[in-house]
Amino acid sequence: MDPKPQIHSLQPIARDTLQERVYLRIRQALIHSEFKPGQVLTIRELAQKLGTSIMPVREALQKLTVERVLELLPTRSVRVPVLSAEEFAEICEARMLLEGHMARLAAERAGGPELERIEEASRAFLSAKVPSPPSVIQQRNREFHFAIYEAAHQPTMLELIEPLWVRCGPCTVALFVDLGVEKIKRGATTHHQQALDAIRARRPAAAEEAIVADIRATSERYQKYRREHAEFFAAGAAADR
Amino acid sequence: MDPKPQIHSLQPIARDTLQERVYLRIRQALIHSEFKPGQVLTIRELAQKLGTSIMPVREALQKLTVERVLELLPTRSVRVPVLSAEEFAEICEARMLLEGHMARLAAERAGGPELERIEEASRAFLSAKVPSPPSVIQQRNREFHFAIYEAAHQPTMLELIEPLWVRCGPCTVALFVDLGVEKIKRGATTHHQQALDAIRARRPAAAEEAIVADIRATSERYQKYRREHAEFFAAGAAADR
DNA sequence: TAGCAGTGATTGTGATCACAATAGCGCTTT
DNA sequence: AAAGCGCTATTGTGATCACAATCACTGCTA
Repeated sequence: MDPKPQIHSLQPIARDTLQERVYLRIRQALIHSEFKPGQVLTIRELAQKLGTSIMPVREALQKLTVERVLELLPTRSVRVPVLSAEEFAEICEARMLLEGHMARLAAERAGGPELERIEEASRAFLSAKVPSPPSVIQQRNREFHFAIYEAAHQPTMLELIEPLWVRCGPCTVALFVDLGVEKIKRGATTHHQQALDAIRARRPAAAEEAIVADIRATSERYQKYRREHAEFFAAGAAADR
Repeated sequence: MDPKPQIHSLQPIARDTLQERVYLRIRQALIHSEFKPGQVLTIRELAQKLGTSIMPVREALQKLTVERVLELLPTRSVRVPVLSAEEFAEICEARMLLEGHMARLAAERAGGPELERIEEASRAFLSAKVPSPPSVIQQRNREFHFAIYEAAHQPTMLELIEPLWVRCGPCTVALFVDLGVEKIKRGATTHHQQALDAIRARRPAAAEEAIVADIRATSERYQKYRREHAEFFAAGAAADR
Protein backbone atom coordinates (compact mmCIF):
# COMPACT_ATOMS: atom_id res chain seq x y z
CA MET A 1 0.00 0.00 0.00
CA ASP A 2 1.13 3.52 -0.67
CA PRO A 3 1.62 5.68 2.38
CA LYS A 4 -1.15 8.27 1.72
CA PRO A 5 0.81 10.80 3.74
CA GLN A 6 -1.95 13.38 4.24
CA ILE A 7 -4.78 11.05 5.09
CA HIS A 8 -4.55 11.54 8.82
CA SER A 9 -5.10 15.24 8.59
CA LEU A 10 -8.51 14.70 7.02
CA GLN A 11 -11.57 14.47 9.22
CA PRO A 12 -14.62 12.61 8.00
CA ILE A 13 -16.82 15.35 6.61
CA ALA A 14 -20.20 16.09 8.13
CA ARG A 15 -22.86 13.76 6.80
CA ASP A 16 -25.87 14.85 8.76
CA THR A 17 -28.96 15.86 6.85
CA LEU A 18 -30.35 19.34 6.58
CA GLN A 19 -33.35 18.18 8.54
CA GLU A 20 -31.12 17.17 11.41
CA ARG A 21 -29.36 20.50 11.55
CA VAL A 22 -32.68 22.32 11.50
CA TYR A 23 -33.93 20.07 14.28
CA LEU A 24 -30.94 20.73 16.50
CA ARG A 25 -31.11 24.44 15.86
CA ILE A 26 -34.76 24.71 16.86
CA ARG A 27 -34.20 22.43 19.84
CA GLN A 28 -31.36 24.61 21.05
CA ALA A 29 -33.46 27.70 20.55
CA LEU A 30 -36.12 26.16 22.78
CA ILE A 31 -33.66 25.29 25.51
CA HIS A 32 -32.30 28.82 25.40
CA SER A 33 -35.79 30.26 25.55
CA GLU A 34 -35.60 32.02 22.22
CA PHE A 35 -39.25 31.11 21.88
CA LYS A 36 -41.79 31.87 24.56
CA PRO A 37 -44.16 29.27 26.05
CA GLY A 38 -47.38 29.50 24.06
CA GLN A 39 -45.77 30.86 20.92
CA VAL A 40 -46.95 29.34 17.63
CA LEU A 41 -44.26 28.21 15.21
CA THR A 42 -45.05 28.15 11.50
CA ILE A 43 -43.20 26.05 8.98
CA ARG A 44 -42.75 28.67 6.30
CA GLU A 45 -41.55 31.38 8.65
CA LEU A 46 -38.90 29.13 10.20
CA ALA A 47 -37.87 27.91 6.76
CA GLN A 48 -37.32 31.46 5.62
CA LYS A 49 -35.36 32.43 8.73
CA LEU A 50 -33.16 29.35 8.42
CA GLY A 51 -32.77 29.70 4.66
CA THR A 52 -34.11 26.28 3.66
CA SER A 53 -37.19 24.97 1.94
CA ILE A 54 -40.11 23.90 4.06
CA MET A 55 -39.31 20.18 3.87
CA PRO A 56 -36.55 19.95 6.50
CA VAL A 57 -38.47 22.27 8.81
CA ARG A 58 -41.71 20.34 8.68
CA GLU A 59 -39.91 17.12 9.51
CA ALA A 60 -37.97 18.76 12.34
CA LEU A 61 -41.17 20.18 13.81
CA GLN A 62 -42.86 16.81 13.60
CA LYS A 63 -39.91 15.25 15.37
CA LEU A 64 -40.18 17.77 18.18
CA THR A 65 -43.91 17.18 18.35
CA VAL A 66 -43.45 13.44 18.72
CA GLU A 67 -41.02 14.09 21.55
CA ARG A 68 -43.72 16.27 23.12
CA VAL A 69 -41.30 19.15 23.10
CA LEU A 70 -43.80 20.99 20.93
CA GLU A 71 -47.55 20.72 21.08
CA LEU A 72 -49.98 20.01 18.27
CA LEU A 73 -52.91 22.42 18.18
CA PRO A 74 -56.32 21.31 16.89
CA THR A 75 -55.52 23.20 13.67
CA ARG A 76 -52.34 21.13 13.33
CA SER A 77 -50.16 24.12 13.93
CA VAL A 78 -47.50 23.59 16.55
CA ARG A 79 -46.65 25.76 19.50
CA VAL A 80 -44.35 25.85 22.51
CA PRO A 81 -46.39 24.15 25.25
CA VAL A 82 -47.46 25.89 28.42
CA LEU A 83 -47.19 23.00 30.83
CA SER A 84 -50.09 22.67 33.22
CA ALA A 85 -49.30 22.20 36.88
CA GLU A 86 -50.24 18.53 36.61
CA GLU A 87 -48.16 17.88 33.50
CA PHE A 88 -45.13 19.50 35.04
CA ALA A 89 -45.61 17.54 38.25
CA GLU A 90 -45.90 14.23 36.42
CA ILE A 91 -42.82 14.87 34.36
CA CYS A 92 -40.92 15.75 37.51
CA GLU A 93 -42.20 12.58 39.16
CA ALA A 94 -40.90 10.51 36.26
CA ARG A 95 -37.64 12.41 36.50
CA MET A 96 -37.32 11.68 40.21
CA LEU A 97 -37.77 7.97 39.56
CA LEU A 98 -35.45 7.69 36.57
CA GLU A 99 -32.81 10.23 37.55
CA GLY A 100 -32.81 9.06 41.15
CA HIS A 101 -32.09 5.59 39.85
CA MET A 102 -29.25 6.93 37.71
CA ALA A 103 -27.73 8.86 40.63
CA ARG A 104 -27.80 5.69 42.70
CA LEU A 105 -25.98 3.76 39.98
CA ALA A 106 -23.49 6.58 39.52
CA ALA A 107 -22.58 6.40 43.21
CA GLU A 108 -21.97 2.69 42.82
CA ARG A 109 -20.08 2.78 39.55
CA ALA A 110 -18.42 6.15 38.93
CA GLY A 111 -14.75 5.75 38.05
CA GLY A 112 -11.97 8.28 38.56
CA PRO A 113 -12.30 10.25 35.32
CA GLU A 114 -16.07 10.35 35.66
CA LEU A 115 -15.85 11.67 39.19
CA GLU A 116 -13.47 14.30 37.91
CA ARG A 117 -15.94 15.30 35.21
CA ILE A 118 -18.75 15.63 37.73
CA GLU A 119 -16.61 17.79 39.99
CA GLU A 120 -15.60 19.91 37.04
CA ALA A 121 -19.25 20.43 36.12
CA SER A 122 -20.04 21.28 39.72
CA ARG A 123 -17.29 23.89 39.82
CA ALA A 124 -18.54 25.38 36.56
CA PHE A 125 -22.03 25.68 38.01
CA LEU A 126 -20.81 27.30 41.21
CA SER A 127 -18.54 29.74 39.44
CA ALA A 128 -21.22 31.03 37.10
CA LYS A 129 -21.58 34.74 37.66
CA VAL A 130 -24.86 35.47 39.33
CA PRO A 131 -26.04 38.13 36.90
CA SER A 132 -25.51 35.84 33.91
CA PRO A 133 -28.39 34.98 31.58
CA PRO A 134 -30.70 32.26 32.88
CA SER A 135 -29.92 30.01 29.92
CA VAL A 136 -26.29 29.81 31.06
CA ILE A 137 -27.24 28.71 34.57
CA GLN A 138 -29.68 26.22 33.06
CA GLN A 139 -26.94 24.89 30.79
CA ARG A 140 -24.44 24.46 33.64
CA ASN A 141 -27.09 22.82 35.79
CA ARG A 142 -27.91 20.43 32.98
CA GLU A 143 -24.28 19.53 32.47
CA PHE A 144 -23.83 18.75 36.14
CA HIS A 145 -26.82 16.43 36.19
CA PHE A 146 -25.90 14.63 33.01
CA ALA A 147 -22.29 14.21 34.11
CA ILE A 148 -23.73 12.15 36.94
CA TYR A 149 -26.17 10.21 34.81
CA GLU A 150 -23.55 9.33 32.23
CA ALA A 151 -21.51 7.74 34.99
CA ALA A 152 -24.36 5.28 35.48
CA HIS A 153 -23.58 3.72 32.10
CA GLN A 154 -27.16 3.20 31.01
CA PRO A 155 -27.29 4.86 27.57
CA THR A 156 -30.80 3.72 26.74
CA MET A 157 -32.25 5.12 29.93
CA LEU A 158 -30.26 8.30 29.42
CA GLU A 159 -32.12 8.75 26.15
CA LEU A 160 -35.40 8.46 28.02
CA ILE A 161 -34.37 11.22 30.42
CA GLU A 162 -33.17 13.70 27.83
CA PRO A 163 -36.52 14.60 26.26
CA LEU A 164 -37.95 15.18 29.72
CA TRP A 165 -35.40 17.94 30.21
CA VAL A 166 -36.17 19.53 26.86
CA ARG A 167 -39.86 19.48 27.67
CA CYS A 168 -39.30 21.22 30.98
CA GLY A 169 -36.78 23.63 29.45
CA PRO A 170 -38.89 26.55 28.28
CA CYS A 171 -41.04 26.61 31.43
CA THR A 172 -38.05 26.20 33.74
CA VAL A 173 -36.15 29.03 32.15
CA ALA A 174 -39.25 31.20 32.36
CA LEU A 175 -39.15 30.41 36.06
CA PHE A 176 -35.55 31.58 36.29
CA VAL A 177 -36.40 34.86 34.67
CA ASP A 178 -39.26 35.48 37.01
CA LEU A 179 -37.99 34.31 40.38
CA GLY A 180 -34.42 35.46 39.91
CA VAL A 181 -31.43 33.38 38.99
CA GLU A 182 -29.80 34.10 42.30
CA LYS A 183 -32.30 32.42 44.57
CA ILE A 184 -32.62 29.36 42.35
CA LYS A 185 -28.89 28.91 42.11
CA ARG A 186 -28.52 29.14 45.87
CA GLY A 187 -31.19 26.47 46.34
CA ALA A 188 -29.66 24.09 43.82
CA THR A 189 -26.17 24.46 45.22
CA THR A 190 -27.05 22.65 48.44
CA HIS A 191 -28.49 19.66 46.61
CA HIS A 192 -25.63 19.60 44.14
CA GLN A 193 -23.12 19.58 46.96
CA GLN A 194 -24.95 16.76 48.71
CA ALA A 195 -25.13 14.70 45.52
CA LEU A 196 -21.45 15.20 44.79
CA ASP A 197 -20.43 14.27 48.35
CA ALA A 198 -22.64 11.18 48.29
CA ILE A 199 -21.19 9.94 45.00
CA ARG A 200 -17.66 10.58 46.20
CA ALA A 201 -18.36 8.67 49.41
CA ARG A 202 -20.10 5.87 47.44
CA ARG A 203 -23.39 6.27 49.24
CA PRO A 204 -26.05 5.41 46.60
CA ALA A 205 -29.08 6.08 48.79
CA ALA A 206 -27.83 9.54 49.71
CA ALA A 207 -27.05 10.36 46.09
CA GLU A 208 -30.55 9.38 45.01
CA GLU A 209 -32.01 11.42 47.83
CA ALA A 210 -30.08 14.54 46.87
CA ILE A 211 -31.08 14.38 43.22
CA VAL A 212 -34.71 13.68 44.07
CA ALA A 213 -34.71 16.63 46.45
CA ASP A 214 -33.28 18.85 43.72
CA ILE A 215 -36.00 17.86 41.27
CA ARG A 216 -38.72 18.15 43.89
CA ALA A 217 -37.60 21.70 44.63
CA THR A 218 -38.02 22.58 40.94
CA SER A 219 -41.43 20.95 40.86
CA GLU A 220 -42.67 22.79 43.92
CA ARG A 221 -41.27 26.06 42.66
CA TYR A 222 -43.31 25.69 39.48
CA GLN A 223 -46.47 24.84 41.41
CA LYS A 224 -46.05 27.92 43.55
CA TYR A 225 -45.21 30.07 40.54
CA ARG A 226 -48.33 28.96 38.72
CA ARG A 227 -50.53 29.65 41.72
CA GLU A 228 -49.15 33.15 41.99
CA HIS A 229 -49.59 33.85 38.30
CA ALA A 230 -52.88 32.05 37.86
CA GLU A 231 -54.37 34.83 35.71
CA PHE A 232 -51.59 34.62 33.14
CA PHE A 233 -51.82 30.87 32.84
CA ALA A 234 -55.60 30.95 32.70
CA ALA A 235 -55.22 33.06 29.57
CA GLY A 236 -52.77 30.55 28.14
CA ALA A 237 -55.09 27.66 28.90
CA ALA A 238 -57.94 29.46 27.21
CA ALA A 239 -55.90 29.54 24.01
CA ASP A 240 -55.68 25.77 24.28
CA ARG A 241 -59.16 24.94 23.19
CA MET B 1 -82.94 28.24 18.58
CA ASP B 2 -84.42 25.69 16.25
CA PRO B 3 -84.43 22.13 17.60
CA LYS B 4 -82.03 20.57 15.04
CA PRO B 5 -83.75 17.25 15.58
CA GLN B 6 -81.24 15.00 13.85
CA ILE B 7 -78.08 16.51 15.20
CA HIS B 8 -77.59 13.90 17.89
CA SER B 9 -77.49 11.05 15.41
CA LEU B 10 -74.46 12.57 13.69
CA GLN B 11 -70.98 11.67 14.87
CA PRO B 12 -68.15 14.08 14.23
CA ILE B 13 -66.53 12.71 11.09
CA ALA B 14 -62.99 11.42 11.14
CA ARG B 15 -60.53 14.26 10.84
CA ASP B 16 -57.27 12.44 11.21
CA THR B 17 -54.68 12.84 8.51
CA LEU B 18 -53.53 10.15 6.13
CA GLN B 19 -50.17 10.23 7.83
CA GLU B 20 -51.80 9.40 11.12
CA ARG B 21 -53.69 6.43 9.72
CA VAL B 22 -50.53 5.12 8.08
CA TYR B 23 -48.67 5.56 11.36
CA LEU B 24 -51.25 3.64 13.35
CA ARG B 25 -51.41 0.88 10.76
CA ILE B 26 -47.65 0.32 10.77
CA ARG B 27 -47.56 0.57 14.55
CA GLN B 28 -50.22 -2.09 14.86
CA ALA B 29 -48.41 -4.28 12.38
CA LEU B 30 -45.32 -4.05 14.57
CA ILE B 31 -47.21 -4.94 17.74
CA HIS B 32 -48.76 -7.89 15.94
CA SER B 33 -45.35 -8.99 14.68
CA GLU B 34 -46.24 -8.67 11.01
CA PHE B 35 -42.65 -7.53 10.57
CA LYS B 36 -39.72 -9.48 11.91
CA PRO B 37 -36.99 -7.97 14.12
CA GLY B 38 -34.19 -6.91 11.80
CA GLN B 39 -36.42 -6.42 8.76
CA VAL B 40 -35.79 -3.30 6.68
CA LEU B 41 -38.81 -1.18 5.80
CA THR B 42 -38.72 0.96 2.66
CA ILE B 43 -40.88 3.99 2.08
CA ARG B 44 -41.96 3.24 -1.46
CA GLU B 45 -42.84 -0.38 -0.80
CA LEU B 46 -45.03 0.50 2.17
CA ALA B 47 -46.61 3.34 0.22
CA GLN B 48 -47.54 0.98 -2.56
CA LYS B 49 -48.95 -1.64 -0.19
CA LEU B 50 -50.99 0.98 1.64
CA GLY B 51 -52.08 2.71 -1.54
CA THR B 52 -50.78 6.19 -0.75
CA SER B 53 -48.01 8.41 -1.97
CA ILE B 54 -44.69 8.30 -0.20
CA MET B 55 -45.31 11.46 1.83
CA PRO B 56 -47.52 10.06 4.59
CA VAL B 57 -45.33 6.97 4.86
CA ARG B 58 -42.08 8.82 5.22
CA GLU B 59 -43.53 10.96 8.00
CA ALA B 60 -44.99 7.93 9.75
CA LEU B 61 -41.67 6.12 9.61
CA GLN B 62 -39.87 9.13 10.98
CA LYS B 63 -42.37 9.33 13.81
CA LEU B 64 -41.72 5.70 14.67
CA THR B 65 -37.99 6.31 14.47
CA VAL B 66 -38.18 9.20 16.90
CA GLU B 67 -40.11 6.99 19.30
CA ARG B 68 -37.28 4.47 18.91
CA VAL B 69 -39.81 1.93 17.75
CA LEU B 70 -37.84 1.71 14.51
CA GLU B 71 -34.12 2.06 14.11
CA LEU B 72 -32.20 4.33 11.76
CA LEU B 73 -29.47 2.53 9.82
CA PRO B 74 -26.31 4.36 8.74
CA THR B 75 -27.77 4.45 5.22
CA ARG B 76 -30.84 6.21 6.65
CA SER B 77 -33.04 3.26 5.91
CA VAL B 78 -35.13 2.12 8.85
CA ARG B 79 -35.55 -1.35 10.24
CA VAL B 80 -37.27 -3.18 13.05
CA PRO B 81 -34.69 -3.13 15.87
CA VAL B 82 -33.17 -6.23 17.36
CA LEU B 83 -32.84 -5.12 20.95
CA SER B 84 -29.54 -5.97 22.59
CA ALA B 85 -29.64 -7.61 25.99
CA GLU B 86 -28.55 -4.35 27.59
CA GLU B 87 -31.12 -2.23 25.78
CA PHE B 88 -33.93 -4.57 26.72
CA ALA B 89 -32.75 -4.64 30.33
CA GLU B 90 -32.61 -0.86 30.57
CA ILE B 91 -36.06 -0.44 29.08
CA CYS B 92 -37.39 -2.99 31.54
CA GLU B 93 -35.68 -1.18 34.37
CA ALA B 94 -37.36 2.08 33.37
CA ARG B 95 -40.63 0.19 33.10
CA MET B 96 -40.25 -1.24 36.62
CA LEU B 97 -39.71 2.24 38.01
CA LEU B 98 -42.51 3.98 36.13
CA GLU B 99 -45.07 1.19 36.03
CA GLY B 100 -44.35 0.20 39.63
CA HIS B 101 -45.11 3.78 40.57
CA MET B 102 -48.37 3.67 38.61
CA ALA B 103 -49.43 0.39 40.23
CA ARG B 104 -48.81 1.93 43.62
CA LEU B 105 -50.98 4.92 42.76
CA ALA B 106 -53.67 2.67 41.32
CA ALA B 107 -53.89 0.78 44.61
CA GLU B 108 -54.35 4.07 46.41
CA ARG B 109 -56.81 5.67 44.03
CA ALA B 110 -58.72 3.10 41.99
CA GLY B 111 -62.46 3.71 42.14
CA GLY B 112 -65.22 1.18 41.68
CA PRO B 113 -65.61 1.31 37.88
CA GLU B 114 -61.84 1.24 37.42
CA LEU B 115 -61.49 -1.81 39.63
CA GLU B 116 -64.22 -3.41 37.58
CA ARG B 117 -62.32 -2.66 34.38
CA ILE B 118 -59.14 -4.17 35.76
CA GLU B 119 -60.94 -7.32 36.82
CA GLU B 120 -62.60 -7.55 33.42
CA ALA B 121 -59.19 -7.29 31.72
CA SER B 122 -57.81 -9.91 34.07
CA ARG B 123 -60.64 -12.31 33.23
CA ALA B 124 -60.09 -11.71 29.51
CA PHE B 125 -56.41 -12.55 29.93
CA LEU B 126 -57.13 -15.72 31.88
CA SER B 127 -59.83 -16.90 29.52
CA ALA B 128 -57.67 -16.56 26.41
CA LYS B 129 -57.45 -19.96 24.76
CA VAL B 130 -53.95 -21.30 25.17
CA PRO B 131 -53.34 -22.16 21.53
CA SER B 132 -54.30 -18.63 20.41
CA PRO B 133 -51.84 -16.51 18.45
CA PRO B 134 -49.18 -14.82 20.59
CA SER B 135 -50.34 -11.37 19.54
CA VAL B 136 -53.69 -12.02 21.23
CA ILE B 137 -52.08 -12.96 24.53
CA GLN B 138 -49.82 -9.94 24.22
CA GLN B 139 -52.83 -7.72 23.56
CA ARG B 140 -54.76 -9.05 26.59
CA ASN B 141 -51.69 -8.70 28.75
CA ARG B 142 -51.25 -5.15 27.61
CA GLU B 143 -54.87 -4.29 28.32
CA PHE B 144 -54.60 -5.65 31.85
CA HIS B 145 -51.53 -3.59 32.61
CA PHE B 146 -52.91 -0.40 31.15
CA ALA B 147 -56.23 -0.83 32.93
CA ILE B 148 -54.20 -0.57 36.12
CA TYR B 149 -52.08 2.35 34.97
CA GLU B 150 -55.07 4.34 33.82
CA ALA B 151 -56.49 4.05 37.32
CA ALA B 152 -53.47 6.00 38.55
CA HIS B 153 -54.77 9.12 36.77
CA GLN B 154 -51.43 10.32 35.51
CA PRO B 155 -51.99 10.80 31.78
CA THR B 156 -48.63 12.39 31.09
CA MET B 157 -46.71 9.56 32.69
CA LEU B 158 -48.92 7.07 30.88
CA GLU B 159 -47.70 8.58 27.63
CA LEU B 160 -44.13 7.97 28.73
CA ILE B 161 -44.86 4.32 29.38
CA GLU B 162 -46.64 3.56 26.11
CA PRO B 163 -43.67 3.85 23.72
CA LEU B 164 -41.68 1.56 26.00
CA TRP B 165 -44.25 -1.16 25.34
CA VAL B 166 -44.19 -0.63 21.60
CA ARG B 167 -40.41 -0.83 21.62
CA CYS B 168 -40.46 -4.11 23.49
CA GLY B 169 -43.35 -5.42 21.38
CA PRO B 170 -41.64 -7.13 18.45
CA CYS B 171 -38.99 -8.78 20.60
CA THR B 172 -41.48 -9.84 23.26
CA VAL B 173 -43.78 -11.45 20.76
CA ALA B 174 -40.83 -13.23 19.20
CA LEU B 175 -40.20 -14.58 22.69
CA PHE B 176 -43.77 -15.87 22.90
CA VAL B 177 -43.39 -17.69 19.63
CA ASP B 178 -40.21 -19.35 20.71
CA LEU B 179 -40.80 -20.22 24.34
CA GLY B 180 -44.44 -21.12 23.96
CA VAL B 181 -47.42 -19.04 24.86
CA GLU B 182 -48.48 -21.53 27.47
CA LYS B 183 -45.54 -21.20 29.81
CA ILE B 184 -45.45 -17.44 29.59
CA LYS B 185 -49.13 -17.12 30.29
CA ARG B 186 -48.85 -19.36 33.32
CA GLY B 187 -45.99 -17.26 34.67
CA ALA B 188 -47.81 -13.98 34.19
CA THR B 189 -51.01 -15.23 35.76
CA THR B 190 -49.47 -15.42 39.22
CA HIS B 191 -48.21 -11.84 39.10
CA HIS B 192 -51.47 -10.60 37.63
CA GLN B 193 -53.43 -12.25 40.41
CA GLN B 194 -51.15 -10.75 43.04
CA ALA B 195 -51.44 -7.30 41.51
CA LEU B 196 -55.20 -7.50 41.31
CA ASP B 197 -55.52 -8.70 44.90
CA ALA B 198 -53.19 -5.97 46.14
CA ILE B 199 -55.13 -3.23 44.38
CA ARG B 200 -58.43 -4.59 45.65
CA ALA B 201 -57.04 -4.70 49.18
CA ARG B 202 -55.56 -1.20 48.79
CA ARG B 203 -52.01 -2.33 49.46
CA PRO B 204 -49.82 -0.05 47.30
CA ALA B 205 -46.50 -1.63 48.17
CA ALA B 206 -47.74 -5.11 47.27
CA ALA B 207 -49.21 -3.87 43.99
CA GLU B 208 -45.92 -2.27 43.01
CA GLU B 209 -44.08 -5.42 43.96
CA ALA B 210 -46.32 -7.63 41.82
CA ILE B 211 -46.00 -5.45 38.71
CA VAL B 212 -42.23 -5.13 39.16
CA ALA B 213 -41.96 -8.91 39.50
CA ASP B 214 -43.96 -9.36 36.31
CA ILE B 215 -41.69 -7.04 34.35
CA ARG B 216 -38.58 -8.57 35.86
CA ALA B 217 -39.72 -12.01 34.72
CA THR B 218 -40.01 -10.73 31.15
CA SER B 219 -36.59 -9.12 31.37
CA GLU B 220 -34.94 -12.25 32.65
CA ARG B 221 -36.70 -14.40 30.09
CA TYR B 222 -35.26 -12.26 27.31
CA GLN B 223 -31.76 -12.42 28.80
CA LYS B 224 -31.95 -16.18 28.94
CA TYR B 225 -33.43 -16.41 25.48
CA ARG B 226 -30.63 -14.33 24.00
CA ARG B 227 -27.96 -16.40 25.69
CA GLU B 228 -29.46 -19.57 24.27
CA HIS B 229 -29.72 -18.12 20.77
CA ALA B 230 -26.47 -16.18 20.81
CA GLU B 231 -25.55 -17.24 17.27
CA PHE B 232 -28.73 -15.85 15.77
CA PHE B 233 -28.36 -12.52 17.53
CA ALA B 234 -24.69 -12.29 16.67
CA ALA B 235 -25.74 -12.39 13.02
CA GLY B 236 -28.29 -9.69 13.64
CA ALA B 237 -25.75 -7.51 15.41
CA ALA B 238 -23.31 -7.95 12.55
CA ALA B 239 -25.88 -6.41 10.24
CA ASP B 240 -25.79 -3.38 12.50
CA ARG B 241 -22.49 -2.00 11.37
C1' DT C 1 -11.74 -19.17 -10.45
C1' DA C 2 -11.54 -15.24 -7.44
C1' DG C 3 -11.80 -10.44 -7.39
C1' DC C 4 -12.98 -6.00 -9.04
C1' DA C 5 -14.59 -2.20 -11.79
C1' DG C 6 -18.76 -0.66 -14.07
C1' DT C 7 -23.66 -0.13 -14.70
C1' DG C 8 -28.52 0.11 -13.93
C1' DA C 9 -32.10 -0.06 -10.36
C1' DT C 10 -33.45 1.39 -5.85
C1' DT C 11 -33.39 4.31 -1.83
C1' DG C 12 -33.87 8.47 1.14
C1' DT C 13 -33.61 13.62 0.90
C1' DG C 14 -35.02 18.00 -0.51
C1' DA C 15 -37.71 21.27 -3.51
C1' DT C 16 -41.86 22.67 -5.61
C1' DC C 17 -46.64 22.62 -6.68
C1' DA C 18 -51.72 22.03 -5.79
C1' DC C 19 -55.32 22.17 -2.56
C1' DA C 20 -58.55 22.38 1.33
C1' DA C 21 -59.12 24.42 5.74
C1' DT C 22 -58.42 28.23 8.68
C1' DA C 23 -57.81 32.84 10.41
C1' DG C 24 -57.89 37.75 9.90
C1' DC C 25 -60.18 41.72 8.52
C1' DG C 26 -62.95 45.07 6.32
C1' DC C 27 -67.61 45.83 4.74
C1' DT C 28 -72.41 45.81 5.06
C1' DT C 29 -76.65 45.67 7.54
C1' DT C 30 -79.74 46.38 11.37
C1' DA D 1 -72.26 51.14 17.13
C1' DA D 2 -72.28 46.20 17.12
C1' DA D 3 -73.05 41.89 14.95
C1' DG D 4 -73.00 39.09 10.83
C1' DC D 5 -71.10 38.17 6.26
C1' DG D 6 -67.78 37.34 2.69
C1' DC D 7 -63.30 37.88 0.81
C1' DT D 8 -58.28 37.20 0.93
C1' DA D 9 -53.96 35.73 2.76
C1' DT D 10 -51.87 32.16 5.31
C1' DT D 11 -51.31 27.51 6.99
C1' DG D 12 -50.52 22.43 7.02
C1' DT D 13 -51.09 18.25 4.05
C1' DG D 14 -50.20 15.44 0.25
C1' DA D 15 -48.30 14.50 -4.50
C1' DT D 16 -44.71 14.73 -7.75
C1' DC D 17 -40.23 15.62 -9.45
C1' DA D 18 -35.02 15.91 -9.27
C1' DC D 19 -30.92 14.19 -7.44
C1' DA D 20 -27.06 12.01 -5.00
C1' DA D 21 -25.83 7.93 -2.57
C1' DT D 22 -26.15 3.12 -2.30
C1' DC D 23 -27.02 -1.61 -3.62
C1' DA D 24 -27.04 -5.60 -6.59
C1' DC D 25 -25.70 -7.65 -10.47
C1' DT D 26 -22.92 -8.34 -14.66
C1' DG D 27 -18.91 -9.00 -17.26
C1' DC D 28 -14.10 -8.43 -17.54
C1' DT D 29 -9.44 -9.15 -15.85
C1' DA D 30 -5.47 -11.30 -13.55
